[in-house]
Amino acid sequence: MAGKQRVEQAVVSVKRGVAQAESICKQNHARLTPLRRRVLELVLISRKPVGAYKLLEDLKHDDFSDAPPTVYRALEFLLTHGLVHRIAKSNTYVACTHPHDDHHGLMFVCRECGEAIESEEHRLLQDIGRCGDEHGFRIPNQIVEIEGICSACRMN
Amino acid sequence: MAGKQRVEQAVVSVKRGVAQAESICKQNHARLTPLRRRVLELVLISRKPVGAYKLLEDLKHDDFSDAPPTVYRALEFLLTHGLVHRIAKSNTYVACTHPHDDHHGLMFVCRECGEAIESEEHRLLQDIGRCGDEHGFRIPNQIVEIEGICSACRMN
DNA sequence: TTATGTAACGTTATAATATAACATCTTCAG
DNA sequence: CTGAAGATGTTATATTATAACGTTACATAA
Ligand SMILES: [Zn+2]
Ligand SMILES: [Zn+2]
Ligand SMILES: [Zn+2]
Ligand SMILES: [Zn+2]
Repeated sequence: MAGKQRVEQAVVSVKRGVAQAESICKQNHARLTPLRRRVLELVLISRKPVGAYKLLEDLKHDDFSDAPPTVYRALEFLLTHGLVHRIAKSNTYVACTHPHDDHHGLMFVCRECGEAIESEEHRLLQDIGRCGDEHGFRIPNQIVEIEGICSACRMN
Repeated sequence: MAGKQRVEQAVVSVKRGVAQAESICKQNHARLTPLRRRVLELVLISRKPVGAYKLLEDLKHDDFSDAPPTVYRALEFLLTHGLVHRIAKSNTYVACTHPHDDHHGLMFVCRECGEAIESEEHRLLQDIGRCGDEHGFRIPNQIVEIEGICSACRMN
């Protein structure tokens, strides 16, 4: 059954995401504590960018504090280490799909359903960097948010 | 004196911005009411992107209601007609520097001082559009927010 | 001109997102 | 062990934005 396979794939990708995070945190001498790991799992499990208070809801069912700082501190850690990205236009958080140093590119975000797809685009980001230079701006590597409409939503 | 000249230039640019807005609203059969005009002026006067509640503070000194919907409704109007842009990363609003139909490009935003510079970049935005196509995303014209550090702040 | 519908605005309340501040507990180097 | 730094718990509050409903101003047509 297709549903079961999708769930299994999801489980695998969550496992892989956590494993990558373990590795990165080790490199950075940072501690992926149970809380931080759990928040990362919840973000990985979510198929779309997810809000902080939604994550907090889920944390309640585990044994963590359900006060806002709990989730915001974990998210700050994950953001710092490049394990998740924040989508500013929707105040949501999404797991990074290629968590390694210095990665940069585009994040396409569907304005209808919220789906987000991350794409490394070195050439394009270089062009943006040059364009910034012309205005005296130094542009660090980053994930640039692009609003659009995904194919699924265009069908409707 | 340099200061006086700068102020005079600012006054001129506010006048020009309002004049452009008048023209655009006329074309669109939209009403640039005193409130909306005043909010636009306040955004134009501000040398940097400005928050909604800061605008609301300023509106108090005129004769308008000081409740949040006042400023948010005016901002929504101005956004709809392309007269201001919202900076998602800082929840601020800035006057558009080339308010005309279908314009698209980049908005460089300094992470230190908040300064924002808008730059039309048709070629670059076309490239982004093509990149979106490859992922099934349709990318409408828009101002893409880029985080950076301005030259002034790099001196510090 | 007055009637009438719509747009704009006033007002009150509340939602949604995020952080400050301080106490307690855990980890780890020395 | 012990002290310092890091992580979490807890309470309170800041910041940004919208819902809902009533009133006023404006356009347009009978
Ligand atoms: Zn990423
Ligand atoms: Zn979609
Ligand atoms: Zn613009
Ligand atoms: Zn700056």
